[in-house]
Amino acid sequence: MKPTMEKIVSLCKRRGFIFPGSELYGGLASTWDYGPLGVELKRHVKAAWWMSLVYERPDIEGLDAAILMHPQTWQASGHIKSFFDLLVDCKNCKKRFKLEDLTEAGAKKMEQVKCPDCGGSSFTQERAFNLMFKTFLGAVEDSSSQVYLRPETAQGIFVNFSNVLNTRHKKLPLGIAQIGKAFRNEVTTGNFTFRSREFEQMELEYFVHPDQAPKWYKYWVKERLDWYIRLGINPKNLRVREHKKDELAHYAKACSDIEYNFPFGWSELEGIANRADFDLVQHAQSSGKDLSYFDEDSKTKIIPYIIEPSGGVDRAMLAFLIDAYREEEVRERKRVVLGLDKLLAPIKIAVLPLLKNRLDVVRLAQDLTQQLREQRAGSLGKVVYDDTAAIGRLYRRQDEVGTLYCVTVDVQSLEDKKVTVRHRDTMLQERISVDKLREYLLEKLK
RNA sequence: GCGGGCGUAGUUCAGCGGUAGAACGCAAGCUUCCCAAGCUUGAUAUCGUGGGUUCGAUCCCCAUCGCCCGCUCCA
Repeated sequence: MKPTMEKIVSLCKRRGFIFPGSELYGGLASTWDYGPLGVELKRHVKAAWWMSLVYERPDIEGLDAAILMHPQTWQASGHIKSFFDLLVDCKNCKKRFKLEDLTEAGAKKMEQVKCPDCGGSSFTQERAFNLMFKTFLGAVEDSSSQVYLRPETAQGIFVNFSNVLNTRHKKLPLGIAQIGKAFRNEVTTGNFTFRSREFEQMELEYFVHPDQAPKWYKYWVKERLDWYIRLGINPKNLRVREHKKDELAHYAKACSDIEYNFPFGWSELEGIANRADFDLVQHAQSSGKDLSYFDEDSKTKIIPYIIEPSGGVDRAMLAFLIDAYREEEVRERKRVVLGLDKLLAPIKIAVLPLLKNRLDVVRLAQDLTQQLREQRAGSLGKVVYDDTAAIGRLYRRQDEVGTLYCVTVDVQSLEDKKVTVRHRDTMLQERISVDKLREYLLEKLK
């Protein structure tokens, strides 16, 4: 059963996953701050992505390009054109239209245009909508140094294609992966972190021989879908939706969205696009540099095609959160559990004393916590300690944030140097020797 | 940006033209060897912000900011 967004938002605030941005000053529209647990979860999402692409494969390299790019980039990419629109609203039915769509469709002059939706003829004054954030390079606000915050991370990869090809891989197919922030002045934001103006993307640009583009396109759609499933999303809540011709972005030849069944409906997590040679051709023309690749098999120069799986980090994290949320009945009481995958859980280990009024037990638990923290190799992540409530409540708290293992120290532990390890999902317990605890946990978390 | 709804403790909400309460949560203590146990005590809200009306505003009016739902756009 799916939780409501309200429950998720509330849990995020209450437990330190996500806070409203600039809350102290009344908030700043659709900005969100990731709290102590949120930042762990988000880092784990990114790490899982990076691991599955950059570390586990021979054909993909990583990159971290600058957010600020040469203004010509956006001219070449088509963003200056496609991210800038003059929009008008129909005063009758309140629908919004691009000015160019209305004037193309009918009369030359605005006075003669009828609303395609309701037939009304009264429109608001046109307004300029620029989806790209402008800023200035250098302290002097002069238009000659105006730059944009990147609206997508992809362009940083395209302009570095030759650099990576020359310094690392020399053969196609070559993938370049990047995780980073992007900024868009969206007309409408909302649904919690689902759509905001500052967001983080995980983008892979996969450069292939043009003949093989359709094959790789299909491959990546399936591969990316599997990734979400491997990390615990219920396949029933995932679907692939192929874009129709008329909804394709200006750069795409084909595009499929991986959608998740959010509480607010099916919405996009990630798009896999066949960008063809659009980007490299554009940048080659714009820069005057040769961005072709010499294909040894055919002994000819080709412009590689690009298959682009582009995912939203914030969206993926939100989907993982929602999909992991469940409420259970345990002894006629409610138990909230975040059943996050072990790769994703923000906290993997919590150490708890069974009794907080036994100083010797408390001390042993604290010492054990610190020991685990200092044994860095094969990281257990952030190990937390809590002794501020009765054991039942401590377990519930950890369940609610998805902590995988609770290590409980009791009076017996003082004697036999063994502790109880309790698993989040099964609630089953095992007695483990303190000496073997770290190995035991690392084995479990593998 | 437009239309509609809404902003009251950490959370979810109640309330009233005479400056606020509940539940859960949180904190301290006692108790309890293992799943939100019990008892005691306690803290926390300039009622989103700024103006106006009024003898007096959390409540009425205006503006603004923010959230949610549509239009639109997309990772």
